[in-house]
Amino acid sequence: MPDTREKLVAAALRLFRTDGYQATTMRRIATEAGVSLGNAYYYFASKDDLVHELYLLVQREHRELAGPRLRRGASLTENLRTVLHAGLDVMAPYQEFGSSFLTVALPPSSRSSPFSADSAVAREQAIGLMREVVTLSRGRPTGVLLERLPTLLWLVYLGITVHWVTDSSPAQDRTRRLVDGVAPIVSRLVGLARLPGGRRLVTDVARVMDVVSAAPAPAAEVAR
Amino acid sequence: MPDTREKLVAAALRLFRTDGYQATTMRRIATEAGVSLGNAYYYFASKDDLVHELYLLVQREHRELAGPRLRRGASLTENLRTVLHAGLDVMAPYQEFGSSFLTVALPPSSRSSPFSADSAVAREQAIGLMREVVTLSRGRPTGVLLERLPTLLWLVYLGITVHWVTDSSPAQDRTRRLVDGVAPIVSRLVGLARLPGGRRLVTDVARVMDVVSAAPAPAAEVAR
DNA sequence: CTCTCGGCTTGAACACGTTCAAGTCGAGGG
DNA sequence: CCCTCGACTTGAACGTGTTCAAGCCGAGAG
Repeated sequence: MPDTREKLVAAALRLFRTDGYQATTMRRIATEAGVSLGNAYYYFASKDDLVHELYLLVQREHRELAGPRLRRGASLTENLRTVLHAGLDVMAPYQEFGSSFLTVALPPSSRSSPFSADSAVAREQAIGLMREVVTLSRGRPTGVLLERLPTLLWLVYLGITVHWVTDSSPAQDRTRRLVDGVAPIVSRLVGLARLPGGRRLVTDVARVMDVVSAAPAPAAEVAR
Repeated sequence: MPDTREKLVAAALRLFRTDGYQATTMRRIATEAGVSLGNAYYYFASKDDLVHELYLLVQREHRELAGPRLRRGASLTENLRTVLHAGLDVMAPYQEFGSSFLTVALPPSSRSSPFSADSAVAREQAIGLMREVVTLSRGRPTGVLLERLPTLLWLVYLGITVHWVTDSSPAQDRTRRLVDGVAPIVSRLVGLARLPGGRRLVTDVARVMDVVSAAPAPAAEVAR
């Protein structure tokens, strides 16, 4: 017999998938889990807290789907394309729901924010997947770029996700084509970094990234 | 004596600025405007519709603040830096509120979405501001890049905005430093485009941009 | 066995965004 | 003068996310 908490998560994820974010009310989640409304709030501080569970699930599925698809020795273009398309595959069931998804994931006060402390583990794993992309591909870069590229690719993935959320084209075709276009561009940029002018560029990018990823909100200064 | 609609907008913007998004209820907006709750919904379909007015105001103020600050013959780095900082200056009063801001602006169903048809005019004006940045700066690019660069800079601005929203550092210092770092990088990338290898890059980028900015959602297929 | 204690559970209650049937009121036609 | 029409206005009502005082109940102490 499952834990109350687990029953709630199961009910929430199922309803999110089938009915979307808005139509899934806390009352329905509680009912389907066989507990009272108030009880749901004993385990989850908010509805967004339940969305955080979905965030973790999607991330895990992304790794599981993309990992085996990567090819050692393939071009960076190809492996990056693979990873990004896998991400879209995993998120596809949540596209209708997805509009409200970033809504939930973006604010710094949100536990689901990709930059929040609560997401630190998930973020590390996502960047780890990108590190796989880099190290498996041929012509891997060296030095500082090798170290920074995984995080850069993760930022690209975030950008693609933002586009996906706002993409109203059928089956999100525009985002698919965006991925096909972006992958070779990123590759070419990495190639450009080898040139003498590129060296300087790389160090500048590295410096900026230090600024951005500096200590992401030490503790709980929860905005009201 | 002002129009009812104008009174509502004035009350909403004032409350948004002073109390933030959550604390500004439709009831308070209506009361402060001296009308009934239901009446507010005669002029605005939703609370987010009122936020759209704020979006337009911020955009207008951005142009008014940044325009005079631009210097003809300055480097692209300098003018881009100027424009981005001006954007942050204008948005500063709404940072606490800003978390819920993208929440409102991002979904494709939202009128405030930067990609929505309703924002087409505002978007054109924002890109126009970036065009000023490009044409005023020395060493302006040529050909396809001259044509695409304004939109690219606008996308950079959007990225900065996303970072700003999630930035919990005091006075959003991290985002300020991000701007200082990104401006020279963009400049250097534009310079790189002159090289033989860069030509190819530019055409690829142009192709991707065609995909992304293809007909942004013809009409009303409002997601429920 | 009885009594406490604390983790867990409950449903009523609150304020919110939004909807809607009903009302007001002034302009214009008969 | 009366009547109609339609733009505008109203407040009650609905379902929502969230809070909270109160209750349940099993384990352990006496």
